[in-house]
Amino acid sequence: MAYWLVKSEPEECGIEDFVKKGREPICWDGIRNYQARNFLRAMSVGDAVFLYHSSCRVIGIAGTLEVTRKAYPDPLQFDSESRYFDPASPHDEPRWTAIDLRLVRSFPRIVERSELQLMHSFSNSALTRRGSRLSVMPVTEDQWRDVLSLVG
DNA sequence: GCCAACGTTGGC
DNA sequence: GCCAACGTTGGC
Repeated sequence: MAYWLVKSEPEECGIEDFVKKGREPICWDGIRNYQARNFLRAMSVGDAVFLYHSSCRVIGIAGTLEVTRKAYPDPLQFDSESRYFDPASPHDEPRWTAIDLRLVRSFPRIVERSELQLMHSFSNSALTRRGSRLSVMPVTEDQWRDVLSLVG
């Protein structure tokens, strides 16, 4: 089992959306960056995922999710009505990937970015590095444990 | 709202 | 294939 982190704006799809769904999965689509896509493709069913809230008032990790379906073609790339439509994506070899995620745990509080920045395990991380825009990334066991230790 | 950091695009 | 221009992400 591997550990990952995905970023999202909470108004777009945040921890509350997962809470509302209960144990039902949500399709994680709209990723349009090759490095992030490649990480999606490396995920396996059962992998554990931090949900990180970005571009909002309280920035940080809001809870944990679980991969319930491995990489499949992102349907939005073929939807001409979608902002994620990609007319250049070949139907026989779709460029963009989605996965399904469901809620495991909503933390009692957000583990804030300022706290992550103080952790040794997050120094040099693509998450805390200034200017980094990667929205899907692997998480080390140390990072996983350090975050969980703050929320019990 | 500002702007740094990147990724992508397109002219050459 | 280079690189300037441009657009977007996302913290501050």
